[in-house]
Amino acid sequence: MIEIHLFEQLVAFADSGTLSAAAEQLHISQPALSRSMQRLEEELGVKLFDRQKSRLSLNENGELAVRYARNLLLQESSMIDQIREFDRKKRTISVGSCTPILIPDFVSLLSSLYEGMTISTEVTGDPALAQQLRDNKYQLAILHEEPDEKEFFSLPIESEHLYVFLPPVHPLADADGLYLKDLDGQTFLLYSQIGFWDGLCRRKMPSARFLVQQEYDVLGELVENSAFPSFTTDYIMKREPNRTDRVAVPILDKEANVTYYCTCLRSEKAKFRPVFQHFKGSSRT
Amino acid sequence: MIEIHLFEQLVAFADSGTLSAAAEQLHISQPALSRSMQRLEEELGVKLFDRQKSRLSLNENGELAVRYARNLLLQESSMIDQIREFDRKKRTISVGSCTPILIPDFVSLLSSLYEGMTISTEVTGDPALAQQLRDNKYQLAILHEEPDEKEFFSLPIESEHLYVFLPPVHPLADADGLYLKDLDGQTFLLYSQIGFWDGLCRRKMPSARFLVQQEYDVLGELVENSAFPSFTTDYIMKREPNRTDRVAVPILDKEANVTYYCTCLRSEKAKFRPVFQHFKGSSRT
DNA sequence: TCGGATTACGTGCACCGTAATGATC
DNA sequence: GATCATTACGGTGCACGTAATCCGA
Repeated sequence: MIEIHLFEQLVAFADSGTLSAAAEQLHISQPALSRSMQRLEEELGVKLFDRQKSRLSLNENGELAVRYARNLLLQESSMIDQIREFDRKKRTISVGSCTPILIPDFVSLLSSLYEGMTISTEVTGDPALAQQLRDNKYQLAILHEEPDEKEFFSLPIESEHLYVFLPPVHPLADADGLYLKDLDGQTFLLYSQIGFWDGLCRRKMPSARFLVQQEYDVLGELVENSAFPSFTTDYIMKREPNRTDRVAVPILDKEANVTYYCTCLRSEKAKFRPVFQHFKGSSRT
Repeated sequence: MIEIHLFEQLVAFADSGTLSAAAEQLHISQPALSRSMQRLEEELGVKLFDRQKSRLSLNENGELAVRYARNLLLQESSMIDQIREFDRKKRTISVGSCTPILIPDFVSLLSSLYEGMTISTEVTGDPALAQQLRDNKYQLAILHEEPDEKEFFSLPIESEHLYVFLPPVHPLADADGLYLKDLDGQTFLLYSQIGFWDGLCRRKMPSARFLVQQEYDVLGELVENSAFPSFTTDYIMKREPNRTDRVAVPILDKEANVTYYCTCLRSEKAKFRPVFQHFKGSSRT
């Protein structure tokens, strides 16, 4: 058994070229390093260096040992990282969502149900979101379609309907309803983190232009102070009373009227029973 | 950076089940091990154990860490072995030979030419012997055929002719020469370590039976005191005067009259120049 | 009461740093 | 003289062992 710090010092020497430089890099004295390398040779029972009195250099054995040592050090640090990561994962619930809209409520729900756990969330437009449950990237997902594979368990938790948000002067502002294709070619203000909606808009309106805004508040100001059409939903309107004079016209495409499902691996259903219980209780309303 | 002896102790604990047993196995005191495991947890920043006052056991993190640790320990010890092996190989010349007969002389030649080096030899019937030069299993080979690949360098060093060694009463004892196929079906005494000869006999005499003897001296006694035919060669007869009344009948198959080649990788020709020089000098005789 | 884990405490020595020496350019 | 490695030497921190304590079967 040879302690790993000897190999670390060997690698430092290989990187630096001289004992003194390596010692400095390692924050130890030169004699200490010199003795360490002697000890390493002794414990291996193999000469690792050519000693030319005032110049120390690796011989063939040493070169080989350095290659192995680099590998071993990598191995160890990756091992440590993985153990820590494994532990961390047990203390966090990662949620992947196709929409940003439910995140705040969902996080506060999880926080209250799983005290002490860290909740980490990501919004993604990736249609393979369900697969990432299987890969353990997420433990919970919010999807806009119910996955049909038997390994998943899911429950509808909310629905949302898309509206185009038009200035009153807009030619289409007094329509009762519109299809996205009717809006193709126009220029829209859009929030950047909108998950699957982004793909939907670009697919249905291939000729439209989108002014994408990272900051939600800035987007609000732009909506207030410009004539570009934008989007909103019933869910948003319920929470944020409309401060503008814009008109919300419902979008009629069926893909724009979605039900969200809370999904997990069936094997983890028990762990998340409280979550599903919550939505079962509230879904009657 | 976590020292490897902590992982070693962790594995010992996993193997033993209790700290006291593990401490005994490791030849340290129980308190020392207890503190080591606390230190390991601290350095990892991860709890590895369930502590039930009087019983310590691995938790999920601990189980994972043990799996990784076993791997790391294996890695390290294999690394150390390989470095030592690499060093040893530089101090030894390994010779693979298709025949045992030249080994003693060849070894003493190498010993005198390469003072301080260890000479290791193996006799094999493997027809891929030349390939094992390429794989660095051997640095020198004695072959009964000259390899045609350009990467090898070889020099003829000796020739040998096979004789069947018959009791005078044997029906074929007064033949001037015999082919192996004429002997098929009979039962022979055979030495076990005869390299390529073994394959030759079995190929040419598929119906013959062979009484294989591990000990060379025992074989000699059996030859003296039994009527089973055996084999000898001119090379052997030159060195060991025949102490029996057996008759040596030459074998006429061309494969049974061989020239031996000393072979090495062309890239190592320089290293073995003294060897080839020796045989060039002596081949005129 | 015994076996096992942890805590307390004193100690030794392994390893460190400083200083000196040797060697090479 | 400057740089670099090794040897000498004295000091100290850290990990060890012994002993004590706590806890559970």
